[in-house]
Amino acid sequence: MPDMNFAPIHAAPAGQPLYKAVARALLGAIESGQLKAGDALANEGELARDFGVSVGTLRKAVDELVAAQILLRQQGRGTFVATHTRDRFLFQFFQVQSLEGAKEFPQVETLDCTRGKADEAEAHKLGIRQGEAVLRIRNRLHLRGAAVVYDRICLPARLFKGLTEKRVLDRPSTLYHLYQVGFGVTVVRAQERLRAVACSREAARVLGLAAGAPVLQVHRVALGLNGQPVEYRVSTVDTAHHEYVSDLSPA
Amino acid sequence: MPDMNFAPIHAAPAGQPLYKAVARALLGAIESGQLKAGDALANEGELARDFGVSVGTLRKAVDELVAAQILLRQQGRGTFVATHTRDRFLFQFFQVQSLEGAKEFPQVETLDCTRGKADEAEAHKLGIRQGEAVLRIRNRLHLRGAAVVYDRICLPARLFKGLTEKRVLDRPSTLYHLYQVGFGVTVVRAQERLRAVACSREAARVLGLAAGAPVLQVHRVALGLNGQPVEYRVSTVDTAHHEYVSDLSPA
DNA sequence: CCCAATTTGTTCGTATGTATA
DNA sequence: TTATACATACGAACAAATTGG
Repeated sequence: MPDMNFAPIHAAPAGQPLYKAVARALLGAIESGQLKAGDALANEGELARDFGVSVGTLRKAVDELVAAQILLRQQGRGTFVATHTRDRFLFQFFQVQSLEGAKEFPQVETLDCTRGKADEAEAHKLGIRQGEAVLRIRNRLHLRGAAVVYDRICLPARLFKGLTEKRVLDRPSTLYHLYQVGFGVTVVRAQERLRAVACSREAARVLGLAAGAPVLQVHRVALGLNGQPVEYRVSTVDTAHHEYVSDLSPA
Repeated sequence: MPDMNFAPIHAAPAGQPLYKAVARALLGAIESGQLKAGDALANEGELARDFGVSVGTLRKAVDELVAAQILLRQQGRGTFVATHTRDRFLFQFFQVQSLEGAKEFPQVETLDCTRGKADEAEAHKLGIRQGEAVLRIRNRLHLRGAAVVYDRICLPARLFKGLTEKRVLDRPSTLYHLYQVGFGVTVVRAQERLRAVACSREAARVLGLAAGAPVLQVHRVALGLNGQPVEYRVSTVDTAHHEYVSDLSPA
């Protein structure tokens, strides 16, 4: 654990509660890289002294980040910056299951990885200017050997300096894990918009379908810790034998 | 506010924290109808005395039910049993928006309401026996005058004794609001499974589409307070000019 | 296997701030 | 203005889980 020093928060309480200010300070340490994924935080008593708040207030701040899955607490061990493991992303961001409902991890085949300039749609979704440098990745996902999903992914190059095709192809785990450990970009949530469309010739070729067959098209904008868009992804899903699963829980 | 009496919880702490026991006691009062939607709870100090716990513990119990949208707290006013208003359901359970992203409330047209026996799929989804009595409702939803969604709804008759076609047709608000105020059935979450399919002749007729056009098919199981299925609904969505919106947030 | 140290989890009680009626 | 109710903050004590000796 890196021995960090947090400044006391006398807090300009501009209507803002103290525990929220503490939470933002912790978040800032993570965003700026002073705390990396997997790092342990100092214990609650020490953190409370550093910030100059009570243990209860410190706990309430940590509660918020735990609820957002940014921190992870384990009784008897400590508090850690969440690591985006294979399983974590499987459950949070991969919604496709077989009709029988079995959760399977997809086998990912990266087709290519190129550089380009953002078109109008990409710029709008990513909140950048049209023509800004972007990286594009195309994936084909297999479940039980069958090609089911075709992904076209677009990343703002500014956030991923030094990302090469080799690093994408050689990644040991998911893309989101690579974003986090390689570039400090942590995806915490995503907004998806779904439509049923007739399959394009390009997608039909990649998935081995007849052009015009009904397929599910998913437009995803993935958001980072600060709520900024970090990825725009268009997925085409063959739902002949699979489904997209959504849980409508209280916000 | 009904003057309720909660028994002190000496709690068989079978590993279970006190605040969870308090939360379940409150939930029980709601499920059993002692507390109805919209009712105010006694203030925190009084509730804490009734339960024989500290205010902090009582607050932590209420925190859980507030997070689940079962209770609603308002500073300076009190704590209330959540009412499923038009707006509440709009945001939690109606996911269809126009391509431009405008949130609109749909105009609902109820086509018919009949009685029958559960087929195999309905029985499985609702967790009841095949052949058990069910109610079926068919709706057509319009957005800006255009027919966009066709719903086939199936309810276990056991949970909705006394539900007549007239009550369905004359409901002042949403179906879920009718479930709650009329039958004490509160929908708190739902699980949906989505596929892109070729439009059936039946759905094509209702929505005014060409049979075979790609449409989004949504299978929803709505769950009550205790997690039991209370409704099974198959929606067919014309996504030519609309989208299904999903937010992937940390669980 | 047990013991002790460490760390988070739960519970208590109190005081003060803020929104509402 | 006053009273009420929830929101925030403090500090203390004990319980439960983990780790290492």
